[in-house]
Amino acid sequence: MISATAPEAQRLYRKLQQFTQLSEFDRAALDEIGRLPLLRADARKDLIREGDNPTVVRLIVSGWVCRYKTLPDGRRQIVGFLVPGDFCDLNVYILRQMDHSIGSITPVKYVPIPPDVIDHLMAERPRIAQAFWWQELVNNATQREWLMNLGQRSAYEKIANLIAELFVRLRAVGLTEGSICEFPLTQPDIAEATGLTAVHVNRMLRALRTDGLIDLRQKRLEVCNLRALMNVSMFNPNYLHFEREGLVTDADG
Amino acid sequence: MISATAPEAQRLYRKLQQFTQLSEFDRAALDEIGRLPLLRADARKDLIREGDNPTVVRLIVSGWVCRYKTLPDGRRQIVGFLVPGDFCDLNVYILRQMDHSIGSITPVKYVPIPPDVIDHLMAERPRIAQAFWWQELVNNATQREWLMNLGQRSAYEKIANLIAELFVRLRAVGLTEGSICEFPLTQPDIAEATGLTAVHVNRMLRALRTDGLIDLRQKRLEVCNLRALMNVSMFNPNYLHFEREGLVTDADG
DNA sequence: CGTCTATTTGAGCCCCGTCAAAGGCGGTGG
DNA sequence: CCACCGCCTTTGACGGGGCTCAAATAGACG
Repeated sequence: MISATAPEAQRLYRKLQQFTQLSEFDRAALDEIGRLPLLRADARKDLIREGDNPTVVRLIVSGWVCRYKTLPDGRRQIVGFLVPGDFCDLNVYILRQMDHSIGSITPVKYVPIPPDVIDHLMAERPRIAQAFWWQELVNNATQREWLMNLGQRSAYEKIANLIAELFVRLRAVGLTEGSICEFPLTQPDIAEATGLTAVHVNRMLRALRTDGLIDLRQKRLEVCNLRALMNVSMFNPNYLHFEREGLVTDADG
Repeated sequence: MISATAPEAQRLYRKLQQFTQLSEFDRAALDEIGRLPLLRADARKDLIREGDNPTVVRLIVSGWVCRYKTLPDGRRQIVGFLVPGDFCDLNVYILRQMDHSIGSITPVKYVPIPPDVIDHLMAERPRIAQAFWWQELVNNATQREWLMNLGQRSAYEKIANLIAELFVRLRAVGLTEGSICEFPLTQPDIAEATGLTAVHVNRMLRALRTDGLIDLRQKRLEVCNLRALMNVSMFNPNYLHFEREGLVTDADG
């Protein structure tokens, strides 16, 4: 039970709790995952590559990971970030091969979960099944919001919106302290996620800083004015579907 | 059985067959959906709006539909197109409210399917359940490819890629004749899907025409050179996961 | 036949990309 | 402990792809 009581292992429980009320039985069932062996990966390594055949579901326990796609000429697009408590491709073993890659940003710890464990959980614990579905659908909704970000917002708004989203998501899993959190993305990372160049990302970050919205340096983010950050980027957290407790709309957690 | 033998009602069966081998029992089970009453909607109407509470799964039988999101200042982003055989939000009733809207492009016919019918099908017919999952995951993968499109490709490539995707998807459900298909999107529609302006879409379509790749007018698309269209836009159909029959890579169906 | 929207084209400009270079910072090996 | 190296950060100058504004034409629809 050591791992189950560690803050890292509670992350998943806390995250699923945001959507649905889980029983003690559900919690005990989830602890099974906490007892599975942890794996580690260095920073800037691929966990799985486009074309590979996925065999396990990965639960991120610590560290940051991204999904990305590449074009034949080398252009890269980051299509999503995964933070502790997120699953890599909850049900991707239905498809035979990956259409994108998953790479680490920082060193990561993760639990590789055999498909039958997921199947068993989903069959036996309907509320957990529902919560897993919720994760998948939120992931989906997040991608739609990113499409809006890339298609309609200005560079300044794109970056503000990305930072607002990540801050709110981190806060939801207990990885913020007041207005501060670790933020390991480099400017080239932000560029690949927003479809901008690293040079322009740098200029926009400076603008966000001088506008008093954020302070980002040395992998440490301070959101000086979350309300304003959400306003300028027209960040509407409805797509994260934190519907049970309203953690998000109380903007100064 | 009239509706089940109509070409429209066979679309779903044909589409699911692309992924998995369905039995006669599966087919009979799917026919239940074909016997449900059809609904119609005019062109340019919303089927459901952001904030609404979804109560049914809709199967598009004929016509084109899009998902879109709007910003408070009125900017719109189309985040996906649905063609006959596609489901609107197969499992969206897990979430309490829509984070995006769904609107018709053309007049549409669709089957509103009560959640319990879906649940029953997925519980009783595992291959159908798997095929439904596949739909959802392909939808997901398509959104990732769109992110790549918006973030990394030039305007010319964006439009070429969108057209290539739609042509291949239409061909997969039998809605092309040789290199020709109906294509009801207006230039403003394409603009909202690619994050460009309608004016610039017009210029790029002209370029695609003079380059001999496509001929698009009067809602009728001819793909004069599919191979070249796929090449210039770096279209890789792997994300559509037509893995059973290889319908796509045989480029001249 | 009138109205509304879509299509098409031109002129000019601006946001963001490109190219370039300097400085900072962490990691690594001698 | 320091020197070196690679990557990240930062800034400037300049150029271009796509946007804005504008207007004319063509279809679609009632």
